Amino acid sequence: MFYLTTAIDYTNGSPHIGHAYEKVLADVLARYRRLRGDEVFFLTGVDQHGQKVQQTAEKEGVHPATFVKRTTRKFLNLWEKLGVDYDGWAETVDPRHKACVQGILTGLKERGLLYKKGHSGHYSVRQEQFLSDRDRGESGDFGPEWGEVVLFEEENWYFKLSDQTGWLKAYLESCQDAVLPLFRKAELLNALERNSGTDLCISRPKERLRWGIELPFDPDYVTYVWFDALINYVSFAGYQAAADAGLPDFSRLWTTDERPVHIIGKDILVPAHGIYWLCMLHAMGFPDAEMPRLLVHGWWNIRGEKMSKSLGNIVDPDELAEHFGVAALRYYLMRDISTGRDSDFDLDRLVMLFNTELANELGNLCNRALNMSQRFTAGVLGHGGEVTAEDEALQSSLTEATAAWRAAMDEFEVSKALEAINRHVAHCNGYAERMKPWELNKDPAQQERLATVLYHLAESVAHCAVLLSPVLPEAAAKLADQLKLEGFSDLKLADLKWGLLAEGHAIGKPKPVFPRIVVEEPAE
RNA sequence: CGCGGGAUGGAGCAGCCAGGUAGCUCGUCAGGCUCAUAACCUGAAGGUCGUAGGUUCAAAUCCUACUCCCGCAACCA
Repeated sequence: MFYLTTAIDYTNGSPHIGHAYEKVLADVLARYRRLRGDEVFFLTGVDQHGQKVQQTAEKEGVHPATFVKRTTRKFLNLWEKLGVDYDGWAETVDPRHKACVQGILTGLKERGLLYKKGHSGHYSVRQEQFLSDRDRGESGDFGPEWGEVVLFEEENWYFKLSDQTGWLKAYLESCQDAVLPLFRKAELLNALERNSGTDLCISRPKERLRWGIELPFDPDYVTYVWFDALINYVSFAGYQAAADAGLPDFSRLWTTDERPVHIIGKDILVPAHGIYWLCMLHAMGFPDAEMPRLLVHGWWNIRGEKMSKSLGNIVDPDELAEHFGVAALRYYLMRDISTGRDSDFDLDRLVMLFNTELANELGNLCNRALNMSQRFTAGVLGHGGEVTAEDEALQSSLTEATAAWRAAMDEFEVSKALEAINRHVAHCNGYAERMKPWELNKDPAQQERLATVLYHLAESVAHCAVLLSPVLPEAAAKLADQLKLEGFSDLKLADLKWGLLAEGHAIGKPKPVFPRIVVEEPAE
């Protein structure tokens, strides 16, 4: 079983392009693994508790539960629109999640891994948070943005993180694929070096935060983000769940032969996932061989700057899908970034990549191949005659492209995988140019050769449709439909052998699958 | 000496970990083709791979120093 998760998104606002990227990436990888024939469980969801939600709900005069229901809807709608096909949906208000969190906390408490202690410091009444020296302004004082700052003392519960960090360091150093890409692991180890002596505050008193999960052993407190949000990866996988809870069988999801993969953004590697979560799991008794792998992705920037709410440069994925189509958006998000790195979000490039690689090259290849088959051989394909060096070259181009595609997908390099498809498509377009089926058609003596050439083109498109399907499932299905490729949705990678289309196979009518995006020039 | 990333023809990137004729896409220019979504194909111009050293028969790739850009510095994917 391949168990794949994403970060759960905070339901304080609307989803932006970064949320969409992460979920589409996960969706693509999940679809790829299903295509490989693997059993897959893909979990995503939302983080609904916490102070920001409580504050925003209060501002709008609604109960937090009502508020998160509303914002959660936005995420659900977007995933449906973008074709993100998850198997499990995590909502932290779910009572089953709450039970799991409390069970884990109780267990850790019983084993002496949690303790209560007081903390005093500068506290911003307006922001409802403790301030550290980093929050001081140039002058050394806390700036006016914090409002009234008072000295304040408060008791809270702590998790003995410091007991775990020695183990974590050893684990990270010994495990090659604990964190991808590699440079992120270096960053994580450095962070660990600097902060290995402190414990983790895991609670908030109810006077400050009500909207959370109550500590099972101290009803005056709720658990703070870590022992809530992070737990979703196990709670919704059925960890310590009742048999009738309607959750998966944990022992099947969380295995050593295929460790879980958490897809996360680079901002939540340190400390949340790279330190807290791994240490939590270890404290809960998970052995090294069951530690999840962290796949850390980069950010989409706008003109080189980090996108942020204050800059007002958020790109709304819903509007983008509406305006350019889901295929163009999914393709762009997968094509124009190297997994793990940052990239600039550029609408011109979105349009360019769709128009060149999908409309002009693959879409047009399908269109011309089908059109010629319809016009020259009445829509019926035949394997034709002798196979020439050109035909062999095309077949080996396909074999190489498929192998490269697969290798790239195995390494989560979706952009490289798409590039591999494009290489074969380019080969096919060149092949068509050299074989000139439109001239073969004029010569009655060349009918067999004509059939061979047309077959090679149609068969190639069939394979490309399968390879494209994890990224663009709908468009791939359309290609398959025009080819009248039976059983397309059940095809697995192992079925990808030359001869998907049978002798005498009747193909369908061509219709552009990727209509060019026309950008109207602004009037001067 | 806080940490990490980046610097490659006009633009955007890959290559770097495991050194060996500098690659891809877009753009530009010149041809060709006509089956096709004004699509497709071929060819050309354009780079001393941020700077300065070093190691090596050989460096974009390894090492050292430096410059500039970006991000993070314990809850923004």
